[in-house]
Amino acid sequence: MFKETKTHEITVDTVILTLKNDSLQVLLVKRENEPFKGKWAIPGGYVRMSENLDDAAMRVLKEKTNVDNIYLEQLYTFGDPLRHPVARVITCAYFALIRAEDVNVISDEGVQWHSVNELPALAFDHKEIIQYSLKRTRERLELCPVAYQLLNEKFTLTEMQRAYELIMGKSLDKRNFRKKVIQTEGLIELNEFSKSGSKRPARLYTFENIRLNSKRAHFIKKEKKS
Amino acid sequence: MFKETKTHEITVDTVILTLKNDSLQVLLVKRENEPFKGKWAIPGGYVRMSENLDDAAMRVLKEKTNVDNIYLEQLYTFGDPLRHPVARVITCAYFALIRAEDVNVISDEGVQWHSVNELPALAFDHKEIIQYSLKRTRERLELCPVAYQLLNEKFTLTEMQRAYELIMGKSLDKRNFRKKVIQTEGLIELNEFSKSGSKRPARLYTFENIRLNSKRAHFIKKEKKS
DNA sequence: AGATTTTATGTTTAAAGAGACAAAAACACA
DNA sequence: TGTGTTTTTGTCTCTTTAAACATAAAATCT
Repeated sequence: MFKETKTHEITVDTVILTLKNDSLQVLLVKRENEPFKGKWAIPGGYVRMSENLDDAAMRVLKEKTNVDNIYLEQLYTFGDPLRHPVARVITCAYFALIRAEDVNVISDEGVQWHSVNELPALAFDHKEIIQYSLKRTRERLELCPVAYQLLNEKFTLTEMQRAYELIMGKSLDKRNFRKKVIQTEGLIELNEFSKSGSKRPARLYTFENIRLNSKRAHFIKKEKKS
Repeated sequence: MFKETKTHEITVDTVILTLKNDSLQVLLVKRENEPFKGKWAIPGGYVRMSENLDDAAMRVLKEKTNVDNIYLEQLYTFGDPLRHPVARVITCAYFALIRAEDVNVISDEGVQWHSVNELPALAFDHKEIIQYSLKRTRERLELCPVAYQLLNEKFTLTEMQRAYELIMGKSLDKRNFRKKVIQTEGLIELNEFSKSGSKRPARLYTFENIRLNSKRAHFIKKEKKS
């Protein structure tokens, strides 16, 4: 079926997750070429000879969607010989959580956010890749407050709780959630309040370094009581 | 420096860890070809066009060391353009914990166990790969009793504790360790005792399914109290 | 028999974590 | 001013976890 002498091709694919319209959404591009022309896919492309995998992931994401300067983390490498119908293409998948407002998605019919609960038909094994990224995100969320990557610079605790609920897929007790999250290292209580326009205004919070795009922002740990 | 048109090569490399001589050891092969001829390396080789990455990892391990039929887990993909001095080779690293007695390492000067605390000069970025596998192993150990993969079919709790201590790099309280480990789901107390030949014999334990080579044997969870 | 070594075993204390639960304050709007 | 909606806050209970710690039993060796 395959010539054993032919060399493989290697791509990177990126799962970009955000919160939008009260749902967890993933950034997809419509394929313009065969195979799977017209189907949706996560942004990806070939790795160049002189760039490392992290850089390649960042570059293809920028090229396809104009999304730049975010922290991408390696997810898993998918190498089933049949995952690509034409060639032998191994892909190294990356993922990131971002604030939808932070990125300028190319205004284009071919680049759109889709709810992870209502995915269209996807090219290749991209559905599997997205599912795996969700699993990883949930595992992360149990360890540290990665949700802040999805929130605005200033956010209310209700917004943060909603982010957790959307990712974990279950509702949480308001008082217990706040009790826990308030202990998080780096969380800062502001003297500002949401101007919601209606109802009681909510206090705003922020994170230290929320603007840093820190390479390891993922790994904020809970404070150890001294 | 690189021709952008040339295709990448992709390999798999495997970190095989075991307990031997009261230390955590990794299986290395001496390279017979350039680059790094004569240096030690973790077993690896090229991925064939018709095999998936998991199969490729298993095959190269078998070819180089005669080690067969163990559960390899994908670790990370290393793709720095300079990691290979001659070509652009991206490698997908795998790792496994095994019982040294379970495998027939080819009796050969070129295939040897080395303590992870006293590694010789290693080819490529293999030192980094091994370090990363140790980090991952420790993270695993905090979640579930992966150490049983390193022990004989029947083992004493003292042996198991020693395994934990070697992996975590710290000593543990005997009573507290036993208290915790006895609650592990799948641990079976046998009516057999070690014939150590000296001192008081120790009770032997085993795990359900310890012989299964289960693909997900890693993920035994602690029993939930009902 | 006595010395030595290894196995085996339980309690207490403190700290942290999970889960359940209700009432008052701030604002918008009519 | 009154109604409605959202934010805000604390306590109690129960469970789990961590850490510290000492003595008796089973075997070997001399």
